[in-house]
Amino acid sequence: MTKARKAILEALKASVQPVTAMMLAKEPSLSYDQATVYRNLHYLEELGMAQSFILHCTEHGTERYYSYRGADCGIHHHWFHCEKCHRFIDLGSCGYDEQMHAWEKKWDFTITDHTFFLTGICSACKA
Amino acid sequence: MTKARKAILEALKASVQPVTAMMLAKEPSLSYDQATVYRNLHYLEELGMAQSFILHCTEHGTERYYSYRGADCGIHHHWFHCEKCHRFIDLGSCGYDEQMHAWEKKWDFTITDHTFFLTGICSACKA
DNA sequence: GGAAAATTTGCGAATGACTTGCAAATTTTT
DNA sequence: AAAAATTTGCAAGTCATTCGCAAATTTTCC
Ligand SMILES: [Mn+2]
Ligand SMILES: [Mn+2]
Ligand SMILES: [Zn+2]
Ligand SMILES: [Zn+2]
Repeated sequence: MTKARKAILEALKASVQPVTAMMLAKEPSLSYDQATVYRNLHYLEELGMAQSFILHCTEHGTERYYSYRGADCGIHHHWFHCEKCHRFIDLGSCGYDEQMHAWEKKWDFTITDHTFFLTGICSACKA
Repeated sequence: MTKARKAILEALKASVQPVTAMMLAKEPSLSYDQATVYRNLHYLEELGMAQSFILHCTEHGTERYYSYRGADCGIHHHWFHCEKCHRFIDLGSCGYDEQMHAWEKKWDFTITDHTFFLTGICSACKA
């Protein structure tokens, strides 16, 4: 595992919030080329150490957000995103296995992935 | 309501599957400028006559898909997308109001939107 | 350990969906 | 039907992400 790879993985692990490739690329403590960041995030996701989703927000446009998933290819999470302060709230581990199995049975398709997230205004920003 | 607007709305209504702005712009029977298509899709969504979601597929990249939502601002739907034949399967109207209300209560945030879709291989493509 | 092979990196240029400025055309208002 | 308001087409711009390629790093093999 290369130095860049390890550093990017550590940054992901350290972050409480999902982060974009750009955020990592601009992080002064990392300072790897954006192409390197993008390539390594792909790699880490393929490996199962990271998960991502694409989110569009008026202020920041359309970007892919990454979060850590552990060496044990840990739990798949879902998030709420505040459109005012742009923070994410972890909704906890995914609880849709049952529903998705039911759909697979009903339609006879095979689900390889699912995307779910919420957007709105967080408690702090309402006040 | 302008001619372009009406034509784009009709095209949306006529389509069984969610469509991208590009698909509509390239449709020979429409032949409106892409900027016009994009602008009108925004308009229709704001009006509540259309709904959209961003989906990434390896073959076609990242694009926003639109579907019709009725004059009565009809029901919000969710979809399964086949990564082989690129067809969508309508999973029916959204059944997450209850769960989302529970989350709103738990976290004290206000949900303004939610995104949910599945990707995988459809029945026909498995065979 | 050290040379050769395989992989990764940085840089700069390209891609592609989507947006925007502006003048002309259409639609709405009066 | 003229004036005011909105929308359209075109061309150029934006921005996240990707790609080609030569140099640098990491891994493999002896
Ligand atoms: Mn945001
Ligand atoms: Mn597809
Ligand atoms: Zn907030
Ligand atoms: Zn299929």
